[in-house]
Amino acid sequence: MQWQLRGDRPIYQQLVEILTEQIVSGQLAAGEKVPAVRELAAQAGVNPNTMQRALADMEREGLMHTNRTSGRYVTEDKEMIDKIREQIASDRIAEFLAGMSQLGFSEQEVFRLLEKRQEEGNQNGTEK
Amino acid sequence: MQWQLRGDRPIYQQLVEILTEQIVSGQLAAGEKVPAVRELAAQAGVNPNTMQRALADMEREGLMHTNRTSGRYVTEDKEMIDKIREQIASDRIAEFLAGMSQLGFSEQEVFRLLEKRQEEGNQNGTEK
DNA sequence: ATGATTGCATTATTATCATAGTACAATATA
DNA sequence: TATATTGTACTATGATAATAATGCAATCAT
Repeated sequence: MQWQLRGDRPIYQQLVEILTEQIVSGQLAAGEKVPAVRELAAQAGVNPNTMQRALADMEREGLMHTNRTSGRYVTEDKEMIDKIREQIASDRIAEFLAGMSQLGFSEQEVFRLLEKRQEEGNQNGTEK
Repeated sequence: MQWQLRGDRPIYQQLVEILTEQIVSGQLAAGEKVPAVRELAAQAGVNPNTMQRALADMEREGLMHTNRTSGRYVTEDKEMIDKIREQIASDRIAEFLAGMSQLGFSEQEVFRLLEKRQEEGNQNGTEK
């Protein structure tokens, strides 16, 4: 897992974001067992309390549930997972375009920039 | 001016972002006088200290300079302003695509989503 | 039954952020 | 000259975040 954390936003929020992406992209499959809090915290290099807070947030969202001492599991509601995926994507697109608009780029200009990216062979750090 | 602030990120950072967008999009023109710290703080509904910090950050970037007690002015280096604009745009595009990739959308899929947006008449809250 | 693992709660400490309030030096402006 | 405005510095306070360090109840495996 990546666990690439920044210092400009609350860590627990970033953890929620990363874990949600893992679930929504299927890298953490529906119904799958989630590693223990302490384990995840160690992987991410954060305090267990911080990871615990992130996981608690995700349970409130319905993305996970916990069977007391047997551990924590990703929800099995694939429909919900996909709905959240679409929602996040939609939000990000809107936010991205709004931000570009603030910079003075029209939607058409943004579209053309991406079009250009398409034509050229674009290597960013986005493999697989 | 907009001054739409969120609670999930340091306010002074958001102020830098908003003011930079203002300059870069020409709404705060090169060489133009910037309102006083207290004035800007009142407009944005934040503490003068917070606004002061944001403005100090922007001077460090070279986007503004201050003539002691006569006030603060936007840089006149239009070339620099445009370079920063392009840089921010480039960063945002890369960040956006990387984020969408994490959600499981390929660049082509993202491109098609935007294409779809282009075809349909799209009203978001993004007017000029 | 015993020990290990699980989620979870608790307390304390440190750092950052935002605010409030005050003050001062330099300089336009009247 | 007197006044107001400018940027800037300073101290203090409260809230939030992140960490550290324990501890406990429930349950699973042995």
